[in-house]
Amino acid sequence: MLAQYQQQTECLVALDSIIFGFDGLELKLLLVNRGVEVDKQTWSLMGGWLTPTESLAQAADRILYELTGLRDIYLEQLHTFGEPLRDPVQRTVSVAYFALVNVQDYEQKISDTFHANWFSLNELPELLFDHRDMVKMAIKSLRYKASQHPIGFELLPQKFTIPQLQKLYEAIFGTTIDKRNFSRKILSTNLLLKLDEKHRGSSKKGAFLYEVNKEKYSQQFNSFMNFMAS
Amino acid sequence: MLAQYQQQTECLVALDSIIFGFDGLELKLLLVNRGVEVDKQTWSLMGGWLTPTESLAQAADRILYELTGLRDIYLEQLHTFGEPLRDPVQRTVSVAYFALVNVQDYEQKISDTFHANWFSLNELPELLFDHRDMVKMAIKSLRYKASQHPIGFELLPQKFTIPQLQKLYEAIFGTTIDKRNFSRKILSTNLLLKLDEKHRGSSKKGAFLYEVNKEKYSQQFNSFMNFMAS
DNA sequence: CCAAAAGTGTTCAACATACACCCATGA
DNA sequence: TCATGGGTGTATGTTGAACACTTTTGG
Repeated sequence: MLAQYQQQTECLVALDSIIFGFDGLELKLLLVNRGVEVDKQTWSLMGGWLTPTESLAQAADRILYELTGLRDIYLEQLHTFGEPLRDPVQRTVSVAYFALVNVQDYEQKISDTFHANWFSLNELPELLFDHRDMVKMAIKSLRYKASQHPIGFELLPQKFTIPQLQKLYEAIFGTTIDKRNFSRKILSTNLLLKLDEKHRGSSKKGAFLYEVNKEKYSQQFNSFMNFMAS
Repeated sequence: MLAQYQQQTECLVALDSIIFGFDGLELKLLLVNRGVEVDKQTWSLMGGWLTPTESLAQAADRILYELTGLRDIYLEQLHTFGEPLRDPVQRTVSVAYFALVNVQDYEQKISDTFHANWFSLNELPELLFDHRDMVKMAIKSLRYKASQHPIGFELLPQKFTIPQLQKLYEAIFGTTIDKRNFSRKILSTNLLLKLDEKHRGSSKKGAFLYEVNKEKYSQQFNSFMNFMAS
């Protein structure tokens, strides 16, 4: 070990993932109650420690999988939090990631197998450490991104209706949107494929179902979400 | 120390700052040759280690000051890099920050006192570790931000002309811009105060000097750069 | 008087917004 | 038949892009 390195203080590196979901009405946040020594009462983001051989993204993926069984979720790096006292037990730097998932796809699995639960954004319990700051930042980032690009199909079932998609956007922004303008704008992207089926249940008339044009979408999604990578 | 913490591997946390400058023609990058043991030949971003009592942003500020004498520069967090082998000597996670400064304000001081130098973005030397990836990402982020907001007055002298500002934007994007559209757009922000002086030297006619409307600008700048904070 | 850079206005297309009516159906 | 949510079109203002000529002045 070289001298310059030896003198340095090491510290723990954690990863915390903010997982957003949508149940058709509200934006939800996935939290775990791990009953760890630190604080048995408060809930926590999907967090864990970096191990010696994995990258940050790999660690975030692994931790999310261990805590919830969720796999192959696209996690995006949000921000790194490093206030000296953010973790009162030991100096820890935490790299926060965030992702969008479809609540329906995972609800059962998560609640049955793990101590994880979906919480409405308006009714969050007390959160560990600075996790509330992380959530705040993630919401801002989500809104910002959603305002610029058609992000957010991940939050819906594979087949969904335009009114459902509109409700999602309204939940993200906490506003109402004119349905004529919304459908025109979203359809003008040509990212949606209209199906022949209708979804009944939310109305008597029923609403046409759509699917995402996967190739086009992932192209655009990547070029936006990763505008800094590559 | 609690059991859950004890088992965890610690690792070094570094900070690396990407400092952009502009000399009137080209975008420049500030690099140091610290002649450290790791590699005496290659140049490096403004990097150093996190110490136990400081936050990430404080550490980035301190390191920049120690290496260049620059103070009170607004550093924005860019991304955290943590590939297991990015630093071959020891596992290190690096939090990258970036900033814009005006080359003229600092050129002397930096070169005289420190082993730091400005490099044209097109003629970068070999860089330490994954610093080139960091620079690439910072450029993308800079372009993205500049495309959305009037960022970048930091890169110019306090008094500057519209043509100078245009050259800066052209350097950031590597394109040419129509001067009529450019001046209309930039003036429509009402962020510039026209002075009665003219700057001669770049032309016989001379171009009017402008100043930034500081209050308005810092308002807008903060609400954009920190769209995730607060 | 001429070369070189500064400064300025108009037109057109694309896009965002505001707004109101008919449709299909289950109860 | 009626209440509920689904679906569509038009008019208006705003914004970004393309484009060319006149002004100033040092040499």
